Amino acid sequence: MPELPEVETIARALSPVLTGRRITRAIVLDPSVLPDGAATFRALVEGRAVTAVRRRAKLCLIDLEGGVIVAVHLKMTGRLSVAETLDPPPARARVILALEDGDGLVFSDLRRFGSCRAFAPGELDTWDFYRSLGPEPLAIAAGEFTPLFAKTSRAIKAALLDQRVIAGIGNIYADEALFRSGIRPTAKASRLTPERLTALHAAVQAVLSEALRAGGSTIRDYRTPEGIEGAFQHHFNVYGRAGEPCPACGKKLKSTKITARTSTYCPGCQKE
DNA sequence: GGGATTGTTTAAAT
DNA sequence: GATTTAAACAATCC
Repeated sequence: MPELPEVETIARALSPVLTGRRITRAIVLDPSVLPDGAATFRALVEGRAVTAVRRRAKLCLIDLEGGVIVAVHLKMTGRLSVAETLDPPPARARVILALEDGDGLVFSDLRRFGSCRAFAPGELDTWDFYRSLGPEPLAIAAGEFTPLFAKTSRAIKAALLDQRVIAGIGNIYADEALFRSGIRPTAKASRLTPERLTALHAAVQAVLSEALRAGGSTIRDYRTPEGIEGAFQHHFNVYGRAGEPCPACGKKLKSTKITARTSTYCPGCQKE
């Protein structure tokens, strides 16, 4: 369930490993993760060297020479890793970018919800989904954050999860940030005072930074490219803890559904 | 074996 | 028409 901290951890780990190395060919083991088709993908990536690896929202972006960009979305169970032996291919590998020295960048995905797309120079910005992404939560000041929620009647939790409003936040960090700022996930976004939204901004940045320092959160599938688990799951206050006592006040944590997402909160600490 | 799990797209409703 | 919600989807685990 990689969200911003997990994808950022992956991109930071891959960048020094991949930058400067050339992709000799793309081995497509399962074309279903290539929505534009295997032939298109192959034609764009083969023969090009990696110039950078970075993150935008929950996408891992691999820049190739000549301006080609590979965008990987890991969705629930996708992983990126570098393998030294490609024969046999690693388990659940879907696409392998073979590098000139024999290593391979492996995109594996147990449930196959994830996808890889390659974009010709300049075309990433023509992708509707990419263009619709909201600002990066760690890059904006409180003054830019609060207006995002000023004129929407939706629950604040739904707005936080909407990638067009703000990018990179998923269920874990939305619940944790709302707990830290004392806001009930069902609270109507537009009714929150600027003070409470400022507190939410601080909580979002704090929880994302702390998770980043911990290498992300591993619920089940997430691993860094080195294959190690994140550690931030040990610091959850509310996520996945319904029925347990609130770490702050001891009241029993409750959960409810907001836009088909489980939201866990403390009925004592978090107010509408 | 039904429900839970994810983020995104698309359809429907308000 | 715009905003918001619901359903669908991918596949697997418990």
